Amino acid sequence: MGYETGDGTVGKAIRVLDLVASFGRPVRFSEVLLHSDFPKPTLYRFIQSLTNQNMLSYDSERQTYAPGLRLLRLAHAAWEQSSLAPIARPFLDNLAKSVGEAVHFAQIDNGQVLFIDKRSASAGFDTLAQAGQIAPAYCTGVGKVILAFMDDDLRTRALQQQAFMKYTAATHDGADALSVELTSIRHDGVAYDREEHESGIISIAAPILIRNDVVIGAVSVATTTARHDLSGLETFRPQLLKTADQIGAEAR
Amino acid sequence: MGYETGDGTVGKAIRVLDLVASFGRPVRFSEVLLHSDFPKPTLYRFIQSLTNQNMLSYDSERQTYAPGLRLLRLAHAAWEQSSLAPIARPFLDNLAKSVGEAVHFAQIDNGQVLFIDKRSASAGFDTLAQAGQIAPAYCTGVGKVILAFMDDDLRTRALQQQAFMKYTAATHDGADALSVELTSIRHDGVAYDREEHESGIISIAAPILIRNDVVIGAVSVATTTARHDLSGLETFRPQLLKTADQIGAEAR
DNA sequence: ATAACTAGTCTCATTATATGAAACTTGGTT
DNA sequence: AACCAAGTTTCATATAATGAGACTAGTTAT
Repeated sequence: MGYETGDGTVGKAIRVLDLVASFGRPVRFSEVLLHSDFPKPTLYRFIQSLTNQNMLSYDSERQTYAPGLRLLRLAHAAWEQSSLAPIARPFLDNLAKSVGEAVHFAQIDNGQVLFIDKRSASAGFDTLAQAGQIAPAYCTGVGKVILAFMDDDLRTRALQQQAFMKYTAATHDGADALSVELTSIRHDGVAYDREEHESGIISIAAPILIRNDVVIGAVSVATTTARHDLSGLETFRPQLLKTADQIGAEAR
Repeated sequence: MGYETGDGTVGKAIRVLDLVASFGRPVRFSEVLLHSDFPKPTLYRFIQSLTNQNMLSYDSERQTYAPGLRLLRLAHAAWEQSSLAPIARPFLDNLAKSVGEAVHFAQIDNGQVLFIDKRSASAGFDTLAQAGQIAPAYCTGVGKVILAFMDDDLRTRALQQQAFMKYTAATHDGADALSVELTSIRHDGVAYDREEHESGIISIAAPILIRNDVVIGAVSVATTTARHDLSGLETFRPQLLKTADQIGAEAR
């Protein structure tokens, strides 16, 4: 869902880039062709241009394409110039140090949760959310809390983008059940992830609000069921809310 | 230097993207226009398309453009699918733990050092704030060691891309002096950064080689002059070389 | 060995789309 | 109110993207 609108040649090229990236592994030309609407020579030329520009990298031995290193450089710039990430960083450091659990910071991009920064728990279980990683909005703490505090029509649009795939037994399986929870999140001020995305992983998330109560992101403290239960997360609430407030106050 | 070759509309759009990123801060349309060869409406449409695609983000309040969040997602994919980064990760973890100093892992992109992964002396994990950073090749440990072990004509081309700006008193100020050092690095097997890029920062770097002695990247241990001197770095040599070997052995 | 098939690359007439000079709108400043 | 600069739109033109099809190289089957 999302970007498939026009934007001419530029949009098409970016669509190709996204397509290659979406495989999650290096792919051959023919595989990409199979999954794209473009005729063979057209796709071929796009891939050529993108490869020349290092937006894609080509493994000549295996004849496969993968997203290129140039993207790392550009993403670094995006992170540094983002209005939020650099501001949030020191506050996340503090929060992570004081709670001793994983801390995630995310924004919404195209209806999905995009993790902008994270701190892992001291030694730690394998941490899945690196910067740049995406996750569904409807079954993560950060996602739900952002949805809850969103502007009504923005939320309606975002909800339509959700696929409501059932990751675990606890995952919401429709917009209705989710809507009910969003209302209570709005009242409560925080959202919980009750193993809805991955079993064994729970989190408590707070919105980052700027003036007029516009939500621009979310912070969460995540842990495993082995270390804490849901009521245990409750103890992180004050520090979490304080961190979210601090970030919101400094933003803009 | 680098990508200014054709590639039609796609190449032009990416050039615009790079241009915006290169400012290092959000910029207004007119500023970009000033620094680009494109006529006003052409640039305008490129920026529009890129913004629609979230490759650029637009701050409507300040009327400024910055690299967009979509790049984070793409870069995440690039990192994961890169042939080296995921392989190197556990070895870098080990090295960092055993030396207790900062560990850097870099590849060459377009004549510059591109940091793919880092471990800092104290804190835990890595964000794109660090990965994706670039530095000159001629005055960093990783850069010099990659140059030294490069194929002759590749090196010649890479050397032409160097600007030889003098960052500190120790920075090489020309290709000749550098070439001499590259020869000795090739014999020695490791390169030293003697505060050539940043005063107070020194490092020892080893090449990552795959069969046929093709260099595909470099690892370094970096520290400050307050903690160690150059001969102190020497103690890290065995572990550093072992790490580089291990990564090279697993690559491809 | 030869044929049959596939993936990848190249060609070229056609068409669509990018282009950019100029005109216009908007918002701020004198 | 007049001016100026920044940003946006228009439209005829030229350029560049397009894609059917042909070609090549590499692989498997006969």
